[in-house]
Amino acid sequence: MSNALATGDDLLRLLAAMANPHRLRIVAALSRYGVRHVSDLARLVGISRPLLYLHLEKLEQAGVIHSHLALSDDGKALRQVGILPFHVTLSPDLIARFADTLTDFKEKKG
Amino acid sequence: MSNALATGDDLLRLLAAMANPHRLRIVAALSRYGVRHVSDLARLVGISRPLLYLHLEKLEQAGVIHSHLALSDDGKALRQVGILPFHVTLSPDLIARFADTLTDFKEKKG
DNA sequence: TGCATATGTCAGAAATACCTGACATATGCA
DNA sequence: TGCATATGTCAGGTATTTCTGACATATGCA
Repeated sequence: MSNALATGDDLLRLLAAMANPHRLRIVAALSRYGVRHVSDLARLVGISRPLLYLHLEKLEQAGVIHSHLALSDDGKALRQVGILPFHVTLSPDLIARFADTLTDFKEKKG
Repeated sequence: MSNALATGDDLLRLLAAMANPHRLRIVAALSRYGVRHVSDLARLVGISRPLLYLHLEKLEQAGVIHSHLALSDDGKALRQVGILPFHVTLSPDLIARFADTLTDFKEKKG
């Protein structure tokens, strides 16, 4: 593994964040083209903004991306989003090591 | 990566198979204790058999486990299930390389 | 002022995923 | 024969996730 995965819940959150075609495309796009603002990214990936927001939220909670507001040259507020590099070697062994610290119990929000 | 992941859909299927606490525990249990038959595994992981079947189906479709019927010493039919070792290094780069071969389009069953 | 661009949030619908309880069948053993 | 163990499948319900359309607000520019 690598990226500060402390508990089984962290691993699960990462896996769940990745288990969706739109989110894989979002990560792929950011990986290839670097930082992009929300509307730009929505066009790049081909989905609506509201939907993109939903997916960005999950990616952010999993620690896969990061975002912040910034002013563009022409004075518009842009939410810039970029990747937070990660590197996890998925294997039965890794999973065995993290399974014990799996909380479960349906408690979502934080 | 490693395990014969050919397309983005394969990657997505693997990630989706892992994105569930029960399934992580199933993989962990099989990784630790080796081959187990269904009823045994259900007790080990602490879930009902019908539910276990559902999860095993997803794991099998993702190529993470394998199973077959075998006779026990006392003549009972047992479905033995075991892990098919895998080893995938998840990273933005890997995802960028697989994102193009993502089918999506809601077509499930095979 | 009117149009284009951007952010951010909702309610409610549609689609999936997840789970339980019940049922049917088969073997070994007391 | 009756009990325990095992496999395998279903209908039906609940819970989550995913997605759309509408709204409100702000800036720059013609």
